[in-house]
Amino acid sequence: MSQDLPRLESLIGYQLKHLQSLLRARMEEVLRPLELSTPQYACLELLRRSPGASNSELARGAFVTRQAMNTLLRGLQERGLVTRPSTVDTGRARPTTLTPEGEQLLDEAVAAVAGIEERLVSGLDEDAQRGFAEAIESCIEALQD
Amino acid sequence: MSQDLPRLESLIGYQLKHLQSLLRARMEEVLRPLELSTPQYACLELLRRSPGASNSELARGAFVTRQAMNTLLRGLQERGLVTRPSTVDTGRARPTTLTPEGEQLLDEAVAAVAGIEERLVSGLDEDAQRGFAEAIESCIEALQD
DNA sequence: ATCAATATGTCAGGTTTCTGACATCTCGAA
DNA sequence: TTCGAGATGTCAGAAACCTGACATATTGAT
Repeated sequence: MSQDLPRLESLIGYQLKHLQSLLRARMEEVLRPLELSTPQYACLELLRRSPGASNSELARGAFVTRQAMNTLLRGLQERGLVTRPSTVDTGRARPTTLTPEGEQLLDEAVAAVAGIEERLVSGLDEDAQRGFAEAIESCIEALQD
Repeated sequence: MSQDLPRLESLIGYQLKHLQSLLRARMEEVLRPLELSTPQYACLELLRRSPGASNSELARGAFVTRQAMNTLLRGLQERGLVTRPSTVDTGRARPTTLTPEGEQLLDEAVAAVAGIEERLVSGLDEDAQRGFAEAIESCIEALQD
């Protein structure tokens, strides 16, 4: 029997979860005054980069289900932050777009969140940051499919 | 106006979320046959390393609220995987312990999950793995408090 | 010794997200 | 052309998790 258990803090998966938990908490702190949740913020960011994205595309980009993104989008729509045509000429996908209000709120959110990502990597020099990003990329690749 | 948006894939926070999402999915795949969720698995792992841990301690270790851990523990208790004394001599904390059945199931879970963590870092050599772990540690430190 | 601050367990209610299911639409192969 | 596979939007129900609240117990400062 191998009774030598590695310390929990040395397990990559555990530390990854720890870091994600902290990052989420910090983001929610600064987004709360704007009445935005982390997934909502992610959705707005996705929309600025991909105007006219469909519900399913946004769901994939935010790593949630279509159903979750659907309810999330309704909330943003009721607040006038995004718009979706009620009917569409072809297909089922309804392209979503940021409204001016949505863009403005996103700008505020970006400003609020900027400091966090900066703080996140504040202990790493430029080389280490690049190595970190490459390592994450490699892990994503390895777990795909 | 700075209209130069960095690619989403180059944002550390976004990639971190992506990786966490993939890791979670892979773990749930292999834990489903054992009828264990990822938080339940984490709870069992914590208990093996810290026998007699309280509900609150387990909650902190699994990065969920006390309330969530409480209901989670009840499920494990009903399945006979952990035990908690109904009364305790001092304090309110009820120390939780793995039952033999719990230990056995945990062994199976560890075996099932082992391959995933291995696969996760399969694209990194030993130096890169160490650097990766150190980078995560640094980021955790930077976001604390 | 006392009392405020802190930690713990737990109940209640609400929000978010998920799984399952179904109808609709596009597209490519037979 | 036709039809089956895949993608999309959406509804309904369930599961997981969170916030708020309260009682209880420990601890440390006064």
